[in-house]
Amino acid sequence: MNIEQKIQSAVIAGLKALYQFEADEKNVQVLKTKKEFEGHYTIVVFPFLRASKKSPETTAQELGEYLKNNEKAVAEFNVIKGFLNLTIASDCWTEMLNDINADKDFGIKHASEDAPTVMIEYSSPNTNKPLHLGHVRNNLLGNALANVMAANGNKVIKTNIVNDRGIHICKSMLAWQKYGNGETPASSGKKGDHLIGDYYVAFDKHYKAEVAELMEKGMSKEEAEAASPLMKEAREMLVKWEAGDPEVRSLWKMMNEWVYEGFDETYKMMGVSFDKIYYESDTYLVGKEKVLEGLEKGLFFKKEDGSVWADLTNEGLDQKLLLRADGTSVYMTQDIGTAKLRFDDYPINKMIYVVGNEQNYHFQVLAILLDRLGFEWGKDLVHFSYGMVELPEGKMKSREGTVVDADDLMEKMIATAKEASSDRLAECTEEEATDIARIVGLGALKYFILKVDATKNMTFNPKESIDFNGNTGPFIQYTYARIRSILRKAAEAGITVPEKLDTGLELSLKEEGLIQMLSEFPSVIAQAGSDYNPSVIANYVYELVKEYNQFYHDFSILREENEELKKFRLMLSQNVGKVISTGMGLLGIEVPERM
RNA sequence: GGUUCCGUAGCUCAGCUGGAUAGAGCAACGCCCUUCUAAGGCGUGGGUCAAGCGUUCGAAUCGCUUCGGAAUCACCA
Repeated sequence: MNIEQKIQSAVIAGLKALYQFEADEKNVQVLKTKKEFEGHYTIVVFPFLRASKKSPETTAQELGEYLKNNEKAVAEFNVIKGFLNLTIASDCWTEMLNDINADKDFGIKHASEDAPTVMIEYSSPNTNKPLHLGHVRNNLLGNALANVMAANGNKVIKTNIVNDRGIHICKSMLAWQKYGNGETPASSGKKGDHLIGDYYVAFDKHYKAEVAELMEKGMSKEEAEAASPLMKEAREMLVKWEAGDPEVRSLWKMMNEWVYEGFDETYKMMGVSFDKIYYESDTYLVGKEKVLEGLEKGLFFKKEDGSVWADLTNEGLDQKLLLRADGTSVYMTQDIGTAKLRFDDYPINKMIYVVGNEQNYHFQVLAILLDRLGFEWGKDLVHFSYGMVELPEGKMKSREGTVVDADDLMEKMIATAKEASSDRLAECTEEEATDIARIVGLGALKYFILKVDATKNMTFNPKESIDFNGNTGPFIQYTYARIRSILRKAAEAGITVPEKLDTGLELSLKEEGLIQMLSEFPSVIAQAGSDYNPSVIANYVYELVKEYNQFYHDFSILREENEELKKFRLMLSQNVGKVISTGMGLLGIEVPERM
């Protein structure tokens, strides 16, 4: 039980003793006292006035006296209007620090046997082009969310659905056949996903040229697009693929393999991973079956042309196509199939889809359909929806070639970090310096993206992200490195961090404030999990670091003459370091021992 | 047009289960290097929380309306 909870129960008891008022935890709010006022925690007494039938000041005064007499954690109190400010006894803070120190995985809950199974889908790339900035936000959010859910005691399965079939990959394949001269990742030295992406662009270029040519001969744009031989060929290739043509299939397999090798590299650099990967080429047929099954059961209906639809008008939505007239599947069909395979594979209690907010409607429909089809988690699946990422220069547009490639971006971040730290890293070996630059560069990127509330569209500013001041990853990492430095120096000087402190120390307000912040860490993780928002953790860690830095500035731990105080401050630093590293770890950000 | 999301300092963002005088960073200006890593710290200026109405002892926070911005409403995925 932390101090906040202790006070809450004491207040509830006090209200009963003083006014026979049966309060519960909901209407007894324990707030942090604002900085301008004296005290640690504040109780707002307005909600109790009806029961006390007294003025706010008197009620607060009476409650304060009760708490001071009956709860030993409360050392002092003061009343301002209807606000009762409580000052916590110093010993309580020391005890709290002892508790935190004794808990190796402070803030983390481990999954029990009967913990719910949560599956998180994220990344979900197409195999015709490399990952871009939008995927970066997706991957980072998905990975962080998985960590947060696990830290809240869930069994987490990270999954990825790869969109490996369809006209888009045929375009790349066709362009490679026609213009490629047998180029491979090995022969060109390009990453597989970039190579395929280049051919996708090549297809588009030639296709546009064809259309322009046909339009010059007098066709309308639509006619020209329909008549383009290249597009026709691509469609034929897709038909062959669906029919299982061995030649097309083997080309498809080879080129997809190249892409996967490329993706793997990107994922590895980004620090994300998956427990199970699904491919749409495996799931779209299952989806078809499932839809036909639903049709037989009367859940869906067939139109005259043979296409299959779901009627969602009683949900306030429209009709939704599930199978085309020619029997081929659409996006929704595939997601139904994927859901079935997943449900067969795992005992899923909750499904979280990390997908951009342009698909809000899709997931609204999917939830209804899965529910109708009898998936237990269908109705309350979570669409973890996130907004677009833009750059200071403006929106990314694939047509104008302003798409930011994920690999390029990471490389640039690392290069910038290396440049910025070249002086300081002079003593390190080349290998160490490279590793630190990687940790700092990627930390800057990850932190900047994760600190922003996921629902919002955001602007990623590379320059600002890697600043060593402000609300940035590097600032937090730097503080951590300094804490490690203190502990190293202390060890060299033969000072050990105690396992437990004696109570009775005189603590400063800042020190008490820091312990107060530390003690809130578990509830911050819980909140991030229930809100599905890792940014809560990012902003908390920053607040903690800022608080610690201000405190740190005022004294020298190692030169402190009072031995007890020295040990206390070492322990406080160590625990701040512990929480930083846990918090950043949940976000998928590494913290360096030195930088 | 229907639906969903967003609108807080010049800029980037916190705060939103209703609580005190709305916070941080950047940028601007002024201080602090015999420094446990100055990649830091302290301070100053900067606000109609888009607007209005309502609920309430109390609203940036909840509800309604309006205005801006984004997304979506495809036999694309």
